[in-house]
Amino acid sequence: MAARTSQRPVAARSTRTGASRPSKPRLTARDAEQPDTIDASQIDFGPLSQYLGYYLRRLYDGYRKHFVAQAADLDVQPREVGALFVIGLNPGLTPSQLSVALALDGAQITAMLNMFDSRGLVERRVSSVDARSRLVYLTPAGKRMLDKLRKLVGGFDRSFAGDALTDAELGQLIGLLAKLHAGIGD
Amino acid sequence: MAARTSQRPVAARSTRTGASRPSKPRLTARDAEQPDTIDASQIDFGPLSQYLGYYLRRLYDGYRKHFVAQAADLDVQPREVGALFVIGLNPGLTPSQLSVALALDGAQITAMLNMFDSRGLVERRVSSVDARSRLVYLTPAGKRMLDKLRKLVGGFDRSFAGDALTDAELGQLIGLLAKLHAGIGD
DNA sequence: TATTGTTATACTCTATAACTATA
DNA sequence: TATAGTTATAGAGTATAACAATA
Repeated sequence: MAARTSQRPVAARSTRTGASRPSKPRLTARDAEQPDTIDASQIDFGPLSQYLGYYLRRLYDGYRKHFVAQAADLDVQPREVGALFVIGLNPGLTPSQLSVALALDGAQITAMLNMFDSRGLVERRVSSVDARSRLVYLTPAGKRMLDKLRKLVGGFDRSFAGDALTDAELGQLIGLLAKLHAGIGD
Repeated sequence: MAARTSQRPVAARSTRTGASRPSKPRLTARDAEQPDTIDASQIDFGPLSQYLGYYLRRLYDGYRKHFVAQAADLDVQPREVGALFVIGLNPGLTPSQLSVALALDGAQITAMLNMFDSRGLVERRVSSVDARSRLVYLTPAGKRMLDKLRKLVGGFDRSFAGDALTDAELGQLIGLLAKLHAGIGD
């Protein structure tokens, strides 16, 4: 029942994993009608190649991989770099301030701080003015880590962009991204 | 044992979740020495505000949320849009070609196709020239979905950018991102 | 033996709700 | 009662290895 028009209730797709029992591929004998060979290098992306989101996803993905590969010996993820910079530059800030600054929710901040803590990179002290608050500081080891990251990350954009963009273009790109970031609520 | 210099073996961090038992926050009485109040609006981001990766992460994150909010009734994730566009524009391509085109590995492609299949959006036929291959097509329902997405996505970048960027700047940004994407291996 | 597609598994990331301790 | 931080859990995203069918 329910002809295969767009009748399907939209809320019916509760869980997206699992992707229950795909219907068996048809064993049609009439395959000869289609090109059957599409050169992977000449795939039509249509309007996709005009969309901001498409490039943001692809490029962030590539950037992350590039970063993780180069920072393998430090065992640090990209977003953790941001966290260590912010903590280092703003000693004594609270987890909730970190949460706002990095646009990560409290639970994620706690998990990240626990991980930093277990590695001896940060320290949390209880605030003297509000015992609910914690003040976050880099330990000496955390400062050394931040120094290493500063060096690593210094020429990173340049090496990621390779010869795809000139210095001027890269600067222009970062400027536009910064302007967009600043101009939207995020 | 093992003074807290950088002696810690780097490979020791096998699992990153769990973040085993954080050391209890110190109950120091000398908290009065620090500012203790950092206005969340005046956090120092230092060089972070110069890094490509920082903006790519923040902006892609915002873009994804914006998209999911607006496309809630279609129940589609951003990357699934790309997949449906590519399948629609290249009927009869194989999962491995899709994998190259979208930079997702085979397992992810299969999972996505299973999900599309269970929703009646795509169909997989076995190739007549190589029985290992599958040829992927949009069903009529898949084509209707693609039409809806085309409409939704048409003005999407513009609405995401809001008044943060002019049309010219947005075009310039997409141009630079496309150039960067094309110029690196990704 | 190599390749296509698939399944299984695990780790990371993200989001939500519930709990604690303080206020 | 409200807030800061934490814990627990589950859903998505990503990566890897192993497997079946076919070449």
